[in-house]
Amino acid sequence: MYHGAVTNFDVARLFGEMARLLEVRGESGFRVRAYQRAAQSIEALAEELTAVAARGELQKIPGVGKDLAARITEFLETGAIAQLEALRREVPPGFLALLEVRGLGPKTAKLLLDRLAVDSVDRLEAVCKSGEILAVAGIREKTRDNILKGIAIWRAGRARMPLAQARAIAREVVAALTAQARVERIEIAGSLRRARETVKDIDLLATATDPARVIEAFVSLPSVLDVVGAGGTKAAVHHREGIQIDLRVVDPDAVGAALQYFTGSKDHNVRLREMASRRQLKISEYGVFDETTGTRIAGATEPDVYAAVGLPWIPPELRENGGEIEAALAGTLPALVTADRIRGDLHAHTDWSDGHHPIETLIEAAEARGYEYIIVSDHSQSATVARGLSVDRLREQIRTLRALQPRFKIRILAGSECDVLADGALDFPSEVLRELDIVLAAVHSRFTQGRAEMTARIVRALENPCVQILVHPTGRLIGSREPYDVDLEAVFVAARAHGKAVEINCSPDRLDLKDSHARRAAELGVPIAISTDAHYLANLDNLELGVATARRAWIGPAQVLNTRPVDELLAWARAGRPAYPS
DNA sequence: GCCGTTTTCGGCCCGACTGTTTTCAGTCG
Repeated sequence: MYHGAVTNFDVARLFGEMARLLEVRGESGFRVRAYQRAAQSIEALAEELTAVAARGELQKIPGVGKDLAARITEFLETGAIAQLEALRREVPPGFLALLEVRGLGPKTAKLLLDRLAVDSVDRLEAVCKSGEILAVAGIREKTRDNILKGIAIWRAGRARMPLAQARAIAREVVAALTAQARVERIEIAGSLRRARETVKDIDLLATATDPARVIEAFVSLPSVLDVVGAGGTKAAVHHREGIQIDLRVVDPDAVGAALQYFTGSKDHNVRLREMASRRQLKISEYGVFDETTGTRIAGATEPDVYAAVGLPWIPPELRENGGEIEAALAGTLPALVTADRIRGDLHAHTDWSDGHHPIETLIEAAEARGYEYIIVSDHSQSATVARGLSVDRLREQIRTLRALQPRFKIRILAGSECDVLADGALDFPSEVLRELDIVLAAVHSRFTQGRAEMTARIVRALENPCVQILVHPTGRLIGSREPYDVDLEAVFVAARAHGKAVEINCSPDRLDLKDSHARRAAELGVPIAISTDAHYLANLDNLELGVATARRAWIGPAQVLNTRPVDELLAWARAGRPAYPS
């Protein structure tokens, strides 16, 4: 049987596979798109499919109609989809991996399967190298070389790049292009602008009087490994850090339309085009046009493009076809949190445990950022690898913090990132925890507990009156560790019931909670702490990643714990905690 | 396969680049 926590992901993946199989089979592209669209909308779903199914509301999911709802039900009940099993039998196992090779699409892959029995990437490479592939109609040397390149990239790494790394690369390239070419304006678009947690490639958009010169400068950058393609207005390259970068140069009159177009998401844009079409308008990357007269009515700015179809401007982080179009139509788009609303960091380490700076250095850095408060939250005694503090060391640290306070304007709060033990008990006794201003609860051990056990463990920690914030609630490490198996819905419900907050941890490899989970928590009324978990001073800059995640989760400033002034924060913390019995 | 301010049938987003072609299909975003 399947874990509830991964069911949405499983169904999305299986629908995606069905889409590819149908495409190889030569089915209607619209049918293929229907599966893809449903897959994406299920993956973005904040709630678990089992819960939606229990309410009989599967068909309320965008892109899910009668047939796909039946497939989901079938999967939930039996753990399999018969139609998918049948489709799989039509092609050799491993064949679908061919479609992951850039430059090779479903048509050619099927052709190669039929003609040369190409059923794997290895076999594909073999027929390319032997030259057999040249016997297939429509494939000459260039196509073969292109496929070989695609295979090399496929092998080099299929993983998507984390947001933080891609963002850094994009900013570097933008700076280099600005310095070297006469670029009027250059913008980051694509999934990077939408702040997805990982990205497949980097999309850049520039305006310039001499596009050819910008393209030339771009493909000549020292960080460029090789050029995928280059024309008069667009080029694509492989960056040495292992990601593709696409650049488009557009006319200044059309930069708004182009930015809108290349920011995506694809599904968001499809919705927009459909709306335009109903108004006898046509949207392309060149502008908004009257379908009958061909007159151009918008394009210079993004807000103009949205206005042309009767919508207010929609923040990029929301453009996932996750309800933002409906909200925009209804005038209920949320005012999203911004980094400048954050008044303090709620999670940071010092060299008392596994941080790398003395307390004073951390405090000075936080004060220099203009924060109103900073929590020092080192590890607790069980976290031996992180040199967790003993009860005595913790008390010594609290005394140290109190003694330091008069020297600083920033409010110094004493905290602890306290381990949640295997049974849900906390790693320090309550009488010690009560001496702290804020207590963070964290799971750092026994990740392999079963779903019921892990859920009960975390819920018990949330029931503890000494705890205020559950940090990195799923324990995942992007690209290296799966989240532990936990019923997050039950965790959020418990957090709300007991007046606790949950964290969006800003560490680039965590981003935990992730966007869809944070959206659900906030929807349930659970306050969200956006905190860096800084171990180095530079980590304080990771705040923007957490803010971006919160924005993707539709979160406004009022839902964020650390937009509150310090007195309000402390009053909230004390409210859930009964006074220490005498 | 989905979906509805013209619709329960007949639509479904749009364009650039590449390689292979004498006019276009495949792939990608």
